[in-house]
Parts: sequence; C-alpha cells; structure tokens
Amino acid sequence: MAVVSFPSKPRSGGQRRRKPEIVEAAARVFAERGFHGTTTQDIADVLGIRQASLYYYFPSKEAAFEQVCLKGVEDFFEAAKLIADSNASARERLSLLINSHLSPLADRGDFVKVFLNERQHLPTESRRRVGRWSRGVERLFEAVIKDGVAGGEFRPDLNARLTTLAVLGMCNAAASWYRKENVGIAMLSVEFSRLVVDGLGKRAKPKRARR
Amino acid sequence: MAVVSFPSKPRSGGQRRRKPEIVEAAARVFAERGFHGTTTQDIADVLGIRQASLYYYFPSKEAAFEQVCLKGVEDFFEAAKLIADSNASARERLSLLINSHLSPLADRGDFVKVFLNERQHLPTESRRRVGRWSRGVERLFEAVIKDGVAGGEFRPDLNARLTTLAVLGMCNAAASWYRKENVGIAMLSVEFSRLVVDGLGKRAKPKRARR
Amino acid sequence: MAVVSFPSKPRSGGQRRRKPEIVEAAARVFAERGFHGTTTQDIADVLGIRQASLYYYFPSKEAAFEQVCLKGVEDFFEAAKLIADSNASARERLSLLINSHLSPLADRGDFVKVFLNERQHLPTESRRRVGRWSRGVERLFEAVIKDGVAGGEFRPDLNARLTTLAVLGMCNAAASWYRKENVGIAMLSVEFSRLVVDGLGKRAKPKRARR
Amino acid sequence: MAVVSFPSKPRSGGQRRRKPEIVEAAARVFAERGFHGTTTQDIADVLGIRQASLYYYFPSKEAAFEQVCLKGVEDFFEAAKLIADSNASARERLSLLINSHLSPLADRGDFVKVFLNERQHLPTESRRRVGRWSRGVERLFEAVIKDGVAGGEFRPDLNARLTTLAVLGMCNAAASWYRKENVGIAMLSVEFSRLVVDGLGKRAKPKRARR
DNA sequence: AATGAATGAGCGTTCATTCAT
DNA sequence: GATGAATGAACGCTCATTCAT
Repeated sequence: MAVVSFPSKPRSGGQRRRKPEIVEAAARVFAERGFHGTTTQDIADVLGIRQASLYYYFPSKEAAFEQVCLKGVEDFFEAAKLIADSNASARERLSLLINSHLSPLADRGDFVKVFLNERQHLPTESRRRVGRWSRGVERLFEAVIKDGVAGGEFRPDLNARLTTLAVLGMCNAAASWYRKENVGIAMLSVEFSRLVVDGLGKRAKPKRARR
Repeated sequence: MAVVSFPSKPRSGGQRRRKPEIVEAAARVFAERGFHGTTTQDIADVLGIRQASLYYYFPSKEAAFEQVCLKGVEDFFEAAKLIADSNASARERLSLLINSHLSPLADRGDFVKVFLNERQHLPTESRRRVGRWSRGVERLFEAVIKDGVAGGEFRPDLNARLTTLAVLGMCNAAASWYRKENVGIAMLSVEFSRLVVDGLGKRAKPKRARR
Repeated sequence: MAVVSFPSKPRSGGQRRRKPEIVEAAARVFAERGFHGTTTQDIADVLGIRQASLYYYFPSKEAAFEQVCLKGVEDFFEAAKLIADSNASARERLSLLINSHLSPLADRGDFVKVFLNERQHLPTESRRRVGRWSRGVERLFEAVIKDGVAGGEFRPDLNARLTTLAVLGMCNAAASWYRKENVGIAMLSVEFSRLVVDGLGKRAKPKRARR
Repeated sequence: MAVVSFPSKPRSGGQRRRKPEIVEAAARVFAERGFHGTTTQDIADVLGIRQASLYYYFPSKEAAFEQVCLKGVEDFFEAAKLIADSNASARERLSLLINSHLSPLADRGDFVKVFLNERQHLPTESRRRVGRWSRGVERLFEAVIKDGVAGGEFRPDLNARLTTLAVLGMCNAAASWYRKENVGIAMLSVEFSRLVVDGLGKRAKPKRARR
C-alpha cells in the first residue's frame, strides 16, 4: 500500500495517519461523558491539538461518534454466528457465546461502552443499521437457548426471550465495571457461564459422575 | 463597601401543586434522551407550558434531574435491607431481592432508568450521595450470596463479587427493555430467580427425590 | 386628610398606606446595587413581602426608581435658591450652600446617592426633568462664586465653572462615604467650607489684622 | 466512576491581536451604561462583530469588566507613591498628586470612570484587590496632608481624613464631566491645586513677596 | 497537517410584568 | 391588600462548524 503524497489537497481518500488515534481519543471521552456530554474541545484536549484540527479528520462530531459506535459492534455478530452455527452442544455454544461477547471488553472497552450506552443518540439511519447487528446477536443467543430446550439440555419451561435478555444484560453491564473490578475476561466468562448454565445451586458431582 | 445581605424571608411558601407532574415529565424525557440530550424546552413541550415556566418549579435543569434520580433510587435500599436481614434461606432471600429490585420498574420505570443510565452526570456532590445507596444495595446482594455459600446452599467456589455484579447487571438492564417486552414484573422475577438460583440446566427430580 | 375606604378597587387615588415604606426599601437597595443591579425580588425581600405584591404599589420598577430619584433631588434647589438670593457675603452664602447641599445626606442619604449615581438610567423624559434641577443648583453655586469674584472676596483669576464643579464634586462624593466615616453633617460642612474658602494654607492672623 | 480529568494543554497560544480593541470598546460602553446596564450585544455592536465573537476574546462579560477596571486603577498608585515619597514641600507634593491623579482622564477616561462608578459590581475577590489600590492612594494623599500640617505648611486644625476625601472626591468627580467641559488636564490641575491649597480667598501677592 | 478567527444556532436562566383570586 | 402561577423577552454563554491561511 504505497503512500502516494498528494501535493495539495489530499481529499477524503488521503491518508490522515493519525486518524485511528483520533477515534481512540473520541471513544475514550464519549465513554466517560456520553455523546451529548462531550465537546469537541474535550476530545482535542486529550489529543493535545486544537479543536478546529479535529475537522481535518472528521467532517463532524457525529461522524466520529458513528465510527466509534461501529467499532463497538463490528465483529460481534460474525464471531457469534460462527459459534452459534457450530456443532457443539447448546451448553458449550452458550458458554462460547458469552465468552465471545465479553472478549472485546479487553481491548475495545470504550468502544463497546459507547455503543451500548450511547447508540440511542445516533442519527436515525445509522441507529437502525447498528440496531440490526444487535438484534442479530440477540437472535443468535435466543436460537442457541431454544436449541438447548428442544434438545433437552435446558429446562423445558424457560422463557427463551427473557433468558436471552437476562444473559445479554448481564454481559453488557460488565462493560461499565470491567475495568474497575480488575478481573480478566477469562475469569469473567467462566463465572458467567457457570452462573447461567448451572445457577448458584450446588450441583452435586454425582450428576457429572453419572455420565 | 461591604455587600450587606438582606434578611431574605422564605420565598416559596407556596406548595407548587403541579410539581410532581413536572418531575414526572422530566423523568420521561430524561429517560428517553438522556440528561445532556434533553432541553428544557423538550420538557416544557411535554407539559404544554412555556419553557420559562419550568423555572417556577425548579431552580435549574440540574435540580430537576437530581430529583428524578433521587426518586429513582429511594426505597431500593430500605426494601432490600428488610429482605436481606430476614430469616429466610439465602435462596429465598436472593429471589426476594431480585423481585424487590425489579418491582419499581412497574410504576417508576423512567425514574429508575434515568438513575441507572444518567447518574454519572449528576454534580459531584449528589453523585456521591446516590452512589452510597447503590453500593449499599450491592453489598446487601453480596452478603446474601456469601451467606448462601457459607451455609452450603450455593456453590462453594463462586466469586461472590462477580456474581453480585452479574445479577444486578441482569436486573438493571431490564429497565431498558421492560416496557417494550410486555411482560409483568412477576414473570420477570420468577424467570430471573430461577435462572440465577438454578441455572438453565435441567434440574432432575432426582435431586428433590434425594432429600 | 380623612381616610375614605373604597370598598373594592382603590385606584391610584387610593391610600396605599405602606407606600413610603416601599419607596424607602427601594432606595436602600438601589443605593447598594444600582438600578440595573437590583431586582424587584431584592426589594421585596427587604420588605418581607412577595415580589408580585410590589405591583400593588408601583406600576413598574422604573416608576419606583423615578420616585426615589425625585426624593433625592427635591428641595435641593429651593433651599439653595433661598441662600443664594440672600444678602449675606459670598463667603457666607457659599458656606451655607455647602451646608445645605450636604444636609440631606443625614436623613435621605440613600435617595441622594441613588439620584447622583443612577440618574443616568432614568427614562429620557424624567432624566431631563431632574437634569434641570441639577443644573439649577450648579448655576446657583456658580452665581455665588462669580459674585465673590466680582465683589473682591474671591480670587479674580479663578475659573468659576471649574470651581463650581470642584465644590459640587467634593460634596456629592460625600454621599458615597458619609455613612462609613461616622462623622456629622455639621463637621463635614465646616471642614468643606474652610477648605474651599480658605484652602489648606495657614492663613495668618496678619491677613485679618491688615484690614 | 471518578471523573478523570484530561491533561489539557494550553488552549490559547494565540495572541488574540484584537483584544486591546475589544477592551477599549467594552470600557466605552460600560462607562456610558454601567456594568449591569450594558449587554454584550451593545459591546459587539460598537465593534461591528457578532455577540458570540466576544467570547473568543473573553471568557465572560465579568472578565472583560475586570480588565477594564484594572486598566482604570493600574499606575495610579505607583505614580502617586513616587510623588508622595519625594523631597518636595507638602504643598508641591499635593499639587503634583492632584495632577497625577487627574492625568489618566486624558487618555483613559472611560477606564477610570468605569473603575470609579462600577467597581462595586466586581466579584468579591477582585473588588478587594482593586480596593487595596484605592486605599493605598487615599493613604498617600492623607500622609502628605498630615506632613503639611506637621510641618506647619497647612492649618493645624484641619481634619486630614475628611480633607483627603474631599480632595479625592473633587478629583474623581471630574471623570464624569471632564470630556463635556472641554478643558485640559493642565488647567484642571492648576485650578484644583490652587483651590485646595489656597482656597478661594484672595491671597495677596505680598505674602509670596515676603518670602 | 493544523490553526486562529469568527459565527449561527440554540440553550439554560433571569426577570419584570400580568392576572385571576 | 397581597399572592401564586405563569409568561415574553431578552441575556450571557456554549458549541459545532467554517474558512482562509
């Protein structure tokens, strides 16, 4: 990818090397103060540049916000789809889904948080777009749970819809406290999976032994 | 040259009868658009009064916001405390806690939602105040869970802290979808309780039989 | 002055017994904060009544202000005119003028202060009206000074206009510090008169002896 | 949940070249209408810029006001101190003080007027700051007058405090009429000095001749 | 690649005033 | 005689955005 240097105006095809850095900063501030609570000056401050300079990288505050939100959802669905479609048991697939859903917190926590808490403020069009991704993920979780019920792995009387929302709510909330709690994604995944799949109850070894 | 401050008798003996109605409207709009996304005009529009008239009832947008947040936390702790301190088994107490935590969604959903999603935008002082209530509730949940572990009702190897956060995250997330999903608090409580206490797994009759 | 009680609406001919009290309060606050720096609420606070109640006594803030200003100038001219027209020497008349000009500070200090410092904010019409009074007083001072020059009592080379403004400036400034300095009008008058008439210099007996 | 404050590099490296011009305009309008009687729109109108543009140069109306007041006092004290500390006779020093006190009217009349008439509306902190300067000047005048008394140049029975206030009142009042009266600072100084030092009385040449 | 200067639009807030009671 | 409720108009200020450089 040779860098061609344009003598004068490198229009939007131009390189804008620092752009990722800018988005990162925006994510950080949006995560802390929310979209409407953030000023472009706040973002510029984090970067140590002048506020007007942001407009070299983004046509508008909203555009930057959209990019942050996008980076906050992208890949969620794809990863989940692979898992949901696999041959594993419902139990295993649900555990993997939970793990996969929590993973981005480690390296893209701010983006995820912004997406989760602020997506309501996206302009209608892109709100719908990202909404489709979210609903896609919901449907994958729900499908696996229904599989589990149908296959006799899960309780036959559970409400799949509510269970899905419960599990996702549990996972998504982690975005708000993950960093503070000083705990790894792995541990989180394990704990959540067990809670969801087995509950708090003492499940006697006998049961496993019996298999 | 000293500025002599005058006596200043109580300025508002009046009860401002419509005040509750105003707070309700504020809660509605804050819940929908967030604190910074809401203009005082938005609130006035809902009420069918002029924007300036809001200031007859509230000294500032922020003051209205604080009242909404307060109504969104108050009673949570007290109700939870009663349950946590009762003699019931950890299982039962946790179920009751969940139920009690979800209950306000029915009649104060907007207040709760605002508190949960927007409390970060409270001025430092009152943010701390309501923060204490939240942490109080967290501690009650955690205590009951630890009781359950100590008493042999729950798995001995569970991480009480993470479990608490998981359960609360699950419940709190409901504030965002409760109304849309058209489901009663009772059903929600039952489903969440079973999920948490027993997990998704088929709990075989054997278990009960064994007792 | 029999008080006739009107059964219903005592239109502006009505008694409004507390009116003087209201003007007094207005004067106090205007003196302290200036016209534009004073809110009607400030005045109501001093009186311990509701802000709307002021409008029972005055049709507008400006009307109250005008009354205060009027009470701050009235009589100045008349008293000065009597003195200026008397037969006394210029020296004596000037001393008396100074005394008469300072006298109102004792019992109407706030009114005078408001008039002096705030009259610029009167509506054009009444500003002109009170302006005429001020200029009248100026002219009386100037006339006496010119008399003194013509009669050989004062220096022949003095600039009557500037001297007038100097003397009045000196007196008027007293309105701003009179209360703080804890000194009586009598002493003030004496000191100012001697300063103006004789200056700071040691005027030796010789001078008088020489006559 | 702690609000992380970002580094915040210096935001305004720029010199804001037109700033002096802006302060000048502010002084003009404040002098004419008083602080509370002036709107930011008024100032913008004088400059031919939009009202919002003022905020590129000043963070607040009050900040502009403070700068105007500061320019209205600065140097007064220093200049007066040099004179008061000199070896000249009390007579001469007082004359020079008067001259030095009047001088700024020529080129900074609006600033001085604003300081004198509006400083009461400064926020407490800076009101105190400029108050110190004023009192410093008062003290210098008073010291010189006391010197004159002690040294036998001035009447032994004069009240130094009241005399000081009289002289300063006289000078300060000039700020309000200086421009209208079409007279130079030099003439003003001479007239005031003679009035103060010698009074209106005919002081015969003989006296000087006698020395 | 970045910035200084400026602005349009709008927001939260204040405040004098009105009016039915 | 006084007040609670409400409002129109304006004000100080913020902020995303533009543009010439």
